[in-house]
Amino acid sequence: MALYGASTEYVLHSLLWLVDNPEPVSSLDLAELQDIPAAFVAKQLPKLEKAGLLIASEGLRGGYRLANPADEISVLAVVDAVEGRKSLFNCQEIRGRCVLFDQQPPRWATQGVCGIHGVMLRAEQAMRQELSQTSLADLARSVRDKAPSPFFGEAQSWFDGRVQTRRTSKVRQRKRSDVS
Amino acid sequence: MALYGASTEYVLHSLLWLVDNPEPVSSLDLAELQDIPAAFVAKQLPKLEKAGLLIASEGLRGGYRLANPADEISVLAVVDAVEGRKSLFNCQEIRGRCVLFDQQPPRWATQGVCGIHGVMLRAEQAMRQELSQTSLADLARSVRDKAPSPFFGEAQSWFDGRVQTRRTSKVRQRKRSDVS
DNA sequence: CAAAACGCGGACTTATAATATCCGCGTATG
DNA sequence: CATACGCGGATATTATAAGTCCGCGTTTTG
Repeated sequence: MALYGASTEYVLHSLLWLVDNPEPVSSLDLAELQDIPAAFVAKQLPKLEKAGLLIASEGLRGGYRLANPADEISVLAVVDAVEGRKSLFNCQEIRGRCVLFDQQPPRWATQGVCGIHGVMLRAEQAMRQELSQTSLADLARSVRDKAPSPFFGEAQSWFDGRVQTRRTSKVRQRKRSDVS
Repeated sequence: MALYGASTEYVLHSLLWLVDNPEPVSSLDLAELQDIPAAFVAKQLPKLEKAGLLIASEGLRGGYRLANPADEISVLAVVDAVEGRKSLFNCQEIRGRCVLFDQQPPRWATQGVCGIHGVMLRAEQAMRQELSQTSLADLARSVRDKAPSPFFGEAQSWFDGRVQTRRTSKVRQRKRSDVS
């Protein structure tokens, strides 16, 4: 239905919380703060680490932080890391199937890029060009310009209090305590 | 996997055969000529008629022809007619879900267009701009410049002979003759 | 006028991808 | 050594795309 789906949306929103935040933030914190599916987000972030956009710290108090300054991370880089460089169009080389060629399409018919594929490639290029011109810093700025000052303090407090409140969260695993 | 799928590809290739062809061509002819699924193509073309890009003639010897000169039909118009104005991205308004808002996001958080949605909209606009700049005539020209002259005659002959050869085609319906 | 060849559109099936969850492992912290 | 992480494989659940089938009305043609 759309080229870029919920994975990308979740990830982009999550990354905005990491801008200018030197402390690692866990995927669970990011998910619960934004009320998005935790297990799903946790599955997306390793892709960003492999792409070199995030740095992960393991173990207790671990989490993610940006690998580079936010103004050096383009939306295009994020999208490609999450969705895997999706193309606008998959050419199936219909031009060579014409029955007049009888299974043996001549060279003139299949050489170069298919005209239909060509216009799609140009459109894709225009799209990627636009995505490459916006950075996480740009996005974060547009959000912060709207928010009132007290909000950032509240957000910081929420992160600080996480280690305690997680204990009472709805998402709880039962190691070997589930027996009546 | 891609924003535009096989429907669009089949349709665009089919339309190229209608450029400068005043005689109506049936969907079955278009499908068999290009070796693409006939029932599927037959399902796409009515969309183009409703969009005003094609004119259909019913009954025996019926078929489709372009409603306008090929240089007035953009690839964008075709794609929108077939796929229904797909967007690059579906914003789910994640920004309003932040738990700090406690179910009641303040106005500053949800007013205007979401920054992430915004960059996607700009990219989509750039893509559509590019698709709108290419017409069916442009595509047809790039194909014809490659093909040798005799090819067009062969194609014309194939269409002319269709009414007879269809009789022996593999795709044959059995009205009430299927009894052992 | 009846058969044939069309377009039309709904119902249906299948294939594939997107979304989401679960579980066990290794690792760092305190 | 218990806890809270990241990691990754396996699995379930939808949703969408791709493809098929069938019955109806329309138009030509013999």
